[in-house]
Amino acid sequence: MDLRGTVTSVGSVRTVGTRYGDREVAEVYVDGDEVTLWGDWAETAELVDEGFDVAFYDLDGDRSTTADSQVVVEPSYMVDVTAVRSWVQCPRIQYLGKIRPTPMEYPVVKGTLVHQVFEDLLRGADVDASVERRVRESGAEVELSGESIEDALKDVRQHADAISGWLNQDSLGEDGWRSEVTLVSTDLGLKGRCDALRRGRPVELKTGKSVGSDPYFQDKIQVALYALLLRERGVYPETGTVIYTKNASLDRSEGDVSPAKDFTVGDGLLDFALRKRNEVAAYERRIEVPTGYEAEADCSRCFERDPCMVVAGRLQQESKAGEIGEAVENHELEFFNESYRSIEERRREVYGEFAELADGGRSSEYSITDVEVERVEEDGEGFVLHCRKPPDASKIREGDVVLASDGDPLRGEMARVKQLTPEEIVVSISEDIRVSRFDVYPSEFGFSRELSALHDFVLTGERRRKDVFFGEREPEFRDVDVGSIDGNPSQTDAVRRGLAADDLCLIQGPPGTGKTYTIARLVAASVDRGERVLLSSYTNRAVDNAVENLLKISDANLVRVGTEGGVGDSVSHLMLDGDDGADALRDADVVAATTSSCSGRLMRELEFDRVVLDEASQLTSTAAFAAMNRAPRWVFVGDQMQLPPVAPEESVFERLLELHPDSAVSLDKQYRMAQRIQAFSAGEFYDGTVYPANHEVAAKTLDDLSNVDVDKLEDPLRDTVCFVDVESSPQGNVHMEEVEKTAEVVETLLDAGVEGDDVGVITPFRVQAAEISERVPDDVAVDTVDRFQGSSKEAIVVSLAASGEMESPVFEDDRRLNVALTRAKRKLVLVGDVSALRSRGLYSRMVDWARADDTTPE
DNA sequence: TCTCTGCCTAGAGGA
Repeated sequence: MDLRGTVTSVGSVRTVGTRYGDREVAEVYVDGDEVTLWGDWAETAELVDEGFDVAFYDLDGDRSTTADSQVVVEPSYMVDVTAVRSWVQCPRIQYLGKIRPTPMEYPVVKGTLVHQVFEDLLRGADVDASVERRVRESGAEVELSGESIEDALKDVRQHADAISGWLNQDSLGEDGWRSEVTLVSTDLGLKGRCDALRRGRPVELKTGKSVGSDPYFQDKIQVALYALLLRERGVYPETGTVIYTKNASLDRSEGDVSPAKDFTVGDGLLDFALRKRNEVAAYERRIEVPTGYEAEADCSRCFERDPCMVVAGRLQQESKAGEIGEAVENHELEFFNESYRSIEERRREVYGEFAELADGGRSSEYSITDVEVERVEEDGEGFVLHCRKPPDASKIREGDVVLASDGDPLRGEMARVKQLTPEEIVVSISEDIRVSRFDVYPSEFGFSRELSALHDFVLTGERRRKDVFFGEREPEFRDVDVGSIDGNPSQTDAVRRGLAADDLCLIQGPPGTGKTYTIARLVAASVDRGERVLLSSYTNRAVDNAVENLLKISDANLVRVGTEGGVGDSVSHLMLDGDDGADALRDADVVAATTSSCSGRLMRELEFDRVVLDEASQLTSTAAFAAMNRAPRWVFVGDQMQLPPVAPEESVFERLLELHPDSAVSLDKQYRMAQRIQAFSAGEFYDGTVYPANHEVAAKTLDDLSNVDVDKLEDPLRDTVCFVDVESSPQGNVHMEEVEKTAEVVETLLDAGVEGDDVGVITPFRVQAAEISERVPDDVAVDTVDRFQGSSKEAIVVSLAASGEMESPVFEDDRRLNVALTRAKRKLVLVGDVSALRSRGLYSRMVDWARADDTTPE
């Protein structure tokens, strides 16, 4: 029988004599029921506490473990296979691997390249061509890791020859192989990506050497865990293989130097590996830091000994290896621990999404279903599937990594979305499998990046930067001369202060005040003075936008770092290509990248004089550290009256604004909205300190656009700002009456001659946006408020989707309304249910404001 | 019943 529940009490482990000899035994109570754990499973009692979630598989009728039983601690925690691998070496290595960034060292870069070549070879690629292509593609990384391209080519070639020589002897040839298989089990709380499967048996590739007849123990554990995951799919591999590609270059006298080492994956090994997984899960549940005493690790021979001792010393941790160096300040330690905790808690939340995936009952926002593959193309990298699909309201966007499956997402393959329209989805995928649905793959990528940036900032960051961040030191400014910006003293001031800042400057830019132009002027002026600038932001869209605007006024030498899917077409020619080495990065005046990219291996090798960070009011401190670590001078651009970070934390912009209000400048002239449109926002959110830049801006109307005939608009749509009342009876977050009304308003505007491209529809809920989008022409942009932040349109229709007492948390943050009301240049139409909107003061005042010109009776 | 973007998820070195 199987059992899963919450531990209510735990007995102690003891030894009893049985007819099989002495055995360990312990009792655990789960939701009040006694479960008896025998043998090695008895250790579980020492891992768990009251409140832990535990699953038992194949117990006997008395709820005792048998030879076939498995016990899983905290199955909802999705432990990664590689985490267990390093835990087996030493629990501290697992912890260090989590908080420290991947070093830019040649062996690591080489390991990546050899894996890529291995994958190419399994697809039948030519060795020479694959080595050449992969090494050249990563030219900058190779050079930054301290190796020349020529030597790397030779080296990778040797490893590739070892693989292909061995593959050529393989009876299966290229058949019977699958590469890069994603394996996930929510029953075991385990996930991982296996390098390859050879007729259902796991194969792991290592670029090192192993002269014994057996693979290293941690490698066997890694492969055993893949075998365990395969069993969950009904595949029962009897053996596993580790390939050590460096063995090919060894002397035969050293022992067994064949590259591939097979070994048996028996029940004992699998159970052991699962218990190790449980140890990791128990530690993660408590958010504890291991000391190294948990395992019989021998510190004297450990190559991670120095970093282990340094981290322990800096963070005042106990470590088996000992501690060296000076501890960080107490407030820094506190900040580190708090941030670590917060990141780990958010990671757990993401794991909850795996459980929903397994249920298959996942809400539609996480998946696209009823997909039909229409066409399959083969390209050098794998396959491209062109699929028809019904319209959807999912979170899935172009560039995302998704699980493609024929029904059960947990048995899916990773695919990348190349194109997405309401009717079609095009993905690239390594295997041509049957596909009927796509699911969001819950990614914890960002968390490891935040942890490593946090580590760098607090543990290895410079004193002065830290003191400014923690409010221990006042930012300093020097005198600089800059040319003035015509008719805009506040922009001129922002550029001057930004350039004068030796530590920090905060530029607050309310909607439409020319943040992007100010950034361009500042970066250009900074480059003119011989500085090297990092231009960064949270989203790719904002980075691209900043780059485009900079290039309009400057001929600075700029490199855009990012991924193919992320960087927009308009600036993709600024990315490095295969012919560029590290010098292209070292010589650039400006490097532009997302904050996430800034903690990548490549960016971590670069230093700058100044970082200009856009969207800083949407970034948490830990997310911003990646960019802040790259330069001693920080210029943050944002607006604390617009949307905050999604994570429930204060933004880095707000934090520093509170600590250093004297380092802030505000932009006050807005170029976007007609006077009538900006008035409410200016009064409610900016104390009336924002003005139209000039008379033309203030007097903007829809009439000014060619082809528009305002006589075709009837009251109340004639007014620049107007309100349309609709009674609402929502189903979920879909307010259907409002959907219809909004579509009607859009149609009226289009009939009056407004171009579709000049109209935008925004609404708080994604599902509401999806419904509206189906009822308006394709060139009308429909999106959530959050996603519309940063852009604007001539005419905006807001579907407020309010009902009842407006209980939804989406209405709790008033800043969302500020964003919604400040996207329109010439016409703002609000659609909503008056009786609901009256339940909140701010919204009620908004209704009165919108109706001020309205002569029709309520 | 809320909002949501990043990223190629690779790893030598010892017994």
